[in-house]
Amino acid sequence: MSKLTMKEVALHAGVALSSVSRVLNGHDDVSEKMRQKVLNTCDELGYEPNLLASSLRSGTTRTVGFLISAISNPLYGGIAWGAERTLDLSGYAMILANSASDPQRDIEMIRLLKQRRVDGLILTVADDQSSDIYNELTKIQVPIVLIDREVTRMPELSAILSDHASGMKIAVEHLIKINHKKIALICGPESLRANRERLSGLREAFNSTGTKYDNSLYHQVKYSPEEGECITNSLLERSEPPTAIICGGNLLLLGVLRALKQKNLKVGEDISVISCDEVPLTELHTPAISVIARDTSKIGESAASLLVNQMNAKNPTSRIIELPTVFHIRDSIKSLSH
Amino acid sequence: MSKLTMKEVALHAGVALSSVSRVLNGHDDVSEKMRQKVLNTCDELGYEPNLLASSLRSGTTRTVGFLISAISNPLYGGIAWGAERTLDLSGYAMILANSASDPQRDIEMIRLLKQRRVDGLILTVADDQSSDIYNELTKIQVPIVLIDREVTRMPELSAILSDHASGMKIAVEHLIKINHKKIALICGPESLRANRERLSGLREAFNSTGTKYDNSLYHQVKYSPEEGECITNSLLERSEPPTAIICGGNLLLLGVLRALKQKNLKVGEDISVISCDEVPLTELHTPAISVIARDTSKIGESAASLLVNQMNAKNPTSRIIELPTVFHIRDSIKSLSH
DNA sequence: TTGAGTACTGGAAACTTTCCAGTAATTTGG
DNA sequence: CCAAATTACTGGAAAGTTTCCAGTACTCAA
Repeated sequence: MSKLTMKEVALHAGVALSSVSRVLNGHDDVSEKMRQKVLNTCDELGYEPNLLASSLRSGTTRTVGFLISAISNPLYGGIAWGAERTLDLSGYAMILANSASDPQRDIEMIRLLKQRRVDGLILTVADDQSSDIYNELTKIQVPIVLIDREVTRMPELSAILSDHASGMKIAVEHLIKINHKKIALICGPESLRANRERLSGLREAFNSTGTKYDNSLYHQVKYSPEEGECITNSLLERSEPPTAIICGGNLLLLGVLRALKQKNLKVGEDISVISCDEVPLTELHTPAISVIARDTSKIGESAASLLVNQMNAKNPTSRIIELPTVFHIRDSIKSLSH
Repeated sequence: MSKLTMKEVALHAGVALSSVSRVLNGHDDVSEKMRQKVLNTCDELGYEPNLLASSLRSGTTRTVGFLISAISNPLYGGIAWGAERTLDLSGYAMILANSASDPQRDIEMIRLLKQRRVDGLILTVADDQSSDIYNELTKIQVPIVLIDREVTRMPELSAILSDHASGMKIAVEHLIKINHKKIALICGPESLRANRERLSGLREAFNSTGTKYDNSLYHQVKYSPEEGECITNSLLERSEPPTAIICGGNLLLLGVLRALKQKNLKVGEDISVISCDEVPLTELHTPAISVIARDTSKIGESAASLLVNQMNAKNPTSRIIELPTVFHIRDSIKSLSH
């Protein structure tokens, strides 16, 4: 470990600490002679600055907090990847915190990140309607970018959103066009924007085609394979089971597929299935699952670069960016005869 | 932002800074009176310690660097999850760095984490045979735990390993027992321990059953769906194509399945498939893919708790822990008639 | 020659931990 | 009972870097 400090460098070079600091930080009121002298001495001694001391004085850590609700979900993995890459290019490191979909842990983690003096936050909170989260966020002094969340009481927060509604509308319109009427929608909790948007996209599709949606086919459950399986079973036991199931997330999809497999229902023949978000499973399932997809690493990149902009700006202005979703039609959908 | 410092607290309480520090850090040579006085003043003023200043003085950041080769891979997501959870319980935060499977980036990232004064490192380097990595690691002063890697020139490094060889041996023995002879093995680069172990497991199985392995059926390629697809195609074009394919990783599996699907070969009927590492796809594929599995979050947990132990120990002694792999037989395997 | 202005440099404060030194109180030995 | 020694606690200072402020030396004009 180098016990070599700026003081030593200053001593060797015969100048003041402050001058060494100015040279190393590229301040402009430094004479060329001084610059050379200091740089040479640094090279000679092999000086490496102490980032901690630097952070303490400057108040910036060049670190960003990334709070995610489930890192093991490949969806978030892709987002984290995009964000990490972009942050790294701007010289920021990423502290990863995981709330495990627990709003209480969200708050704890935000506090922890604040304590660690991050320069900015990228958040995918577990519940964007919680007033506790709101209270916590108003206390934060650094730029924040939400991913696919909108804290309704803080509409001024920056965010990267996905246009779930459009993708859902197109998907449902397609189903309606090929004569599906009983379309089940299994979503995660409405305390998350994505699910509110998906429901409204579905409603829009029904409205635009002039048909009425049977609300008993819409269910919101917790994000988990088990809940997905359970609700699918109950849907299939109805006297008039749905002809198509749309599920709002890759964890739910696992449950839906398990339930269908167990009941020996063939996807794309006995029942149509659409899922949200591309994962390896969707494409390679037999038959391939239709999805309402989005570019996860792009989401991460956008969030990171928006945040970097705000951290560098004197007077950061918030922005909300909406990225598209795309509907991929695959063999999991079957046309119904009239 | 609190401009409230320990100095203020000391002033208000009428004691010295050092006494405040001692109370807050729970040192034992503090009188009960002093303790109460300081704690009351802290409560009263709402003092929150500056973690940066604390880190600067104490030299510990209560931060761990986690270097991973592909965060978007669900395998590593699970490991990261387990590690993050365990570290959090011990009061450590995790800085995530991603090398994107690039050995050069590995080195840069290790340097970056060192600069940020992490108290320990969990590493899944892209190439555990690289001498550059070796050079970098010998310079590190903090405890290191490798995940599924062994830097052969530093056998004293701690590591959490998976017993790939045993799982592979059992899987191959099973295939041989049901009369498979032409068993292809598609692995990632031999510069990673996992792949070396898998190959040796396969060899062991052939040796133990007294049969000879046709080495032309073993291929090492880069971890990617494309490479998996390409090599599968070339295997299928042989005059005597393999009756079973074992693939060493979930990315390769995507390519293998794509190639088979394209050639209209039915998994579990026309050809048997075994993969390494459980992902949603393996279980829900039709037919379900047999896997040599391991508990990813357990791996992360073990790595984290081993590292925490070493960071807390006065004289850390390195340990190597090997965790088991389990072979799950599913419908992707077909018995051959003699 | 003086004054103003410019261009640069030096010094000190900031925040917390830890070591060392110091002080008061208590115990021990004579 | 007094001196000495030990104990139990408290205060002060240094550590590493950035930034503000003050200072110095130089240039140029009046």
